[in-house]
Amino acid sequence: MGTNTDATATLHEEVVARLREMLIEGVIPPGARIPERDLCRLFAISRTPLREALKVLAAEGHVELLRNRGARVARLTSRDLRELLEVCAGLEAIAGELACQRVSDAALARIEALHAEMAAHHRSHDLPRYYQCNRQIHEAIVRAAGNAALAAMYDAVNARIRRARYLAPMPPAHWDLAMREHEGIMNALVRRDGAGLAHILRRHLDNKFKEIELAGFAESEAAASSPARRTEPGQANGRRHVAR
Amino acid sequence: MGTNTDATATLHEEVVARLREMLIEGVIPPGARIPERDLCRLFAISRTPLREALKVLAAEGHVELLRNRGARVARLTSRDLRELLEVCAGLEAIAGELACQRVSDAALARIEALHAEMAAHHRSHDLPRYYQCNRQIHEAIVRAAGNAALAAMYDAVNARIRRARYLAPMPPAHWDLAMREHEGIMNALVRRDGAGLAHILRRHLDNKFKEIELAGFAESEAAASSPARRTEPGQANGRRHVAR
DNA sequence: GACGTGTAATTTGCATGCAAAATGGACGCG
DNA sequence: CGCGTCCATTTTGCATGCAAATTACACGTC
Repeated sequence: MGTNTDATATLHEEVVARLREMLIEGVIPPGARIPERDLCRLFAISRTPLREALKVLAAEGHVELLRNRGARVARLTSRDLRELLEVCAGLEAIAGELACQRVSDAALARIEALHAEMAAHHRSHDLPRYYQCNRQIHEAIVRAAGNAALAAMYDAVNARIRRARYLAPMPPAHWDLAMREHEGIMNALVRRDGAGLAHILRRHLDNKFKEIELAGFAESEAAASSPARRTEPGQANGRRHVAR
Repeated sequence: MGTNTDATATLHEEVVARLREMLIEGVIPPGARIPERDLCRLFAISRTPLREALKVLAAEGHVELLRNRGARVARLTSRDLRELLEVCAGLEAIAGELACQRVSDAALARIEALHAEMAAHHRSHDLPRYYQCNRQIHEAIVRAAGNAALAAMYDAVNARIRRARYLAPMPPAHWDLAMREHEGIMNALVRRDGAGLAHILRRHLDNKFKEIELAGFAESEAAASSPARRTEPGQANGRRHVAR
């Protein structure tokens, strides 16, 4: 995302990368307050580069900055998830359209191979590996569009919804449907049917949202942000702050 | 973009807003180096909040940060323009699709009014006012999609291409075509033809790119970033740095 | 004059210090 | 017991200072 090609990063860049990974992976629970002091200790740096890193992560939507009240890990509400999946659908749709014009034979062959592998994981009911191939396919299509800005935005959006999208359990019926949709995706791509591919991708993601919604994914507590607290779902412990 | 509702901003927020506006409007020439010192004087603040602001603007793509070498105003290359217009097309397409499902009667009426006004400006060959309506229409469609994340990303992408998109001269033939496309856009929206609207919007922006390209818009100097310098196109003077 | 070299001045990256705002209780009142 | 107030503590926002990296430039060589 930066414009630097160098390998050795500055402190704030390092922290942006590491903290972003932690936030994406959910190491720090969504909604948790993250006092600068704690993060300074965690990364062993002073507040100056840390604050710079937080500003960047806030711009990316990973944390929320509350004036004079510090940062907290952004929560993915049901509404956020819908909105981001809709954005994702728009990006994948245009990517598919462009990919049909620009995909190289090598890239197409790789996508076909990934698709075959994914189908195998579907048949053997290996959801984690299925998701891994699935994600690689979607990302490969976006890369095949030959548009760096599009790819960067796609990655940024997906980072926010990654766990919801690629960790959610899928009932067999949905899984079968998703697999059939992917057959259609491959078909359209091979036939270079941009409009068709865009259409399928949009519907594919629409179904994905409905499925996650039905599975009851939600990082948000009660609508009000009052201190009334419940146990954090999907969280090993109820800590509110990063370990110090 | 921030999560704060308050009116009084902190220094770095204030600077982000003001500097962003300057960058979008091209007050500081693209490609210009912007030493922190100068900006500190300009805004009468210390380097700490200024640097935080620069990090945010870099994340938004308005400036480039060069490790140990400060910031410079991002330049919009022809490739950047193509990529961002393609992203924009994807976002507008999905927005159109969603808007067809969700647009309120009031919002639709406003868009129709804007369209009528724009058509009048087209007839009277008033390009600035035409562009003003044009932009409001596109933004209104995006707003009508009922998706805040989509709207925010749309605004961010458009900020980077605003001058190219809404200041470029248009030969009559292109202008007439654009106007006809807008008739189609209105038509599809009124008929709630999401797929059709998405299709027209994508083609509309594709044509827009071709048109700007033909007009020879480019903020980039010679491909190499060597110190060989020419006069900065579209710039009142050849300054390399912000006024001090 | 073109071009490399060494050094001074500038600029960046980061740590630290201080004032203002927010937080957390202790206390008093209804 | 619930609830508002006041004050000590913590936390944030910003300015400043210092070391490292970069830049500018004078000088010497070809």
